[in-house]
Amino acid sequence: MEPHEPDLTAVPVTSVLAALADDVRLQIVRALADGSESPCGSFDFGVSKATRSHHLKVLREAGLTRTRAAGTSRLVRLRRDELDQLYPGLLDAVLAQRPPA
Amino acid sequence: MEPHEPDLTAVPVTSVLAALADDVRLQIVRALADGSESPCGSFDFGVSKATRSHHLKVLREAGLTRTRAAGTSRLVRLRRDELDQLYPGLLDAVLAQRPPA
DNA sequence: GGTGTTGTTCGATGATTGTCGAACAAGGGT
DNA sequence: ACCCTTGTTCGACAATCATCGAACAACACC
Repeated sequence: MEPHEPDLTAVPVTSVLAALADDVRLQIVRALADGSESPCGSFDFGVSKATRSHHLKVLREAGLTRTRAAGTSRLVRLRRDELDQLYPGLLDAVLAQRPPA
Repeated sequence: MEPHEPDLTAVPVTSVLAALADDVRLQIVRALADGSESPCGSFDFGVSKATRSHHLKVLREAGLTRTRAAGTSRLVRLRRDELDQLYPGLLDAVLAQRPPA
């Protein structure tokens, strides 16, 4: 099954923003902000794996992440280059705000 | 009635993003991007005035706009300085993307 | 082949949200 | 005082969404 990763320019801005406007998804994006490639299972933020899978799908279909299969795992990474090119400053601005200590 | 304009630092990032993640609200923000101060009624984007009032409330409570009374009108303006300081690049990134011609 | 691990998909459910018309409130003008 | 303009608030309604457990699929390993 093709992972359905859209061309970022074809995704409406509102969809990108909506994808980022969720606490769980924002934590996932933060975890990927260093450019690392992580398996889905590594994003354990207190939700079930069904919910996690749902959030990863939202991020992927909003053009924020790419996913590739690796054995039984799927490795997720942030499409930072494309995002920074199309929306310069957006990711930095969003990621800069750390959760209150 | 106090217009309930929160301290921007007290608003969660997700709320700011959620406020921007709507087409009507994004059009309002675009209309205010030049720093102008406009009455609520000037934002005629094909929704009823009840809906428009609702969207303006969402923007205000997300810390994106300020409102002041002026006669029977209410003038709305973007809190651009504060936004640019707390989320540098965010507004620019979002506003740069013009709807595809 | 069987078992375990890793994710996805499928309803279902409760909460949130965008939308509207109608009613209401506050001002300005005549 | 009356009316008109401008906005807000109040239900109500439909749609979307975040969440879950259970079932399913793909792969690795013994």
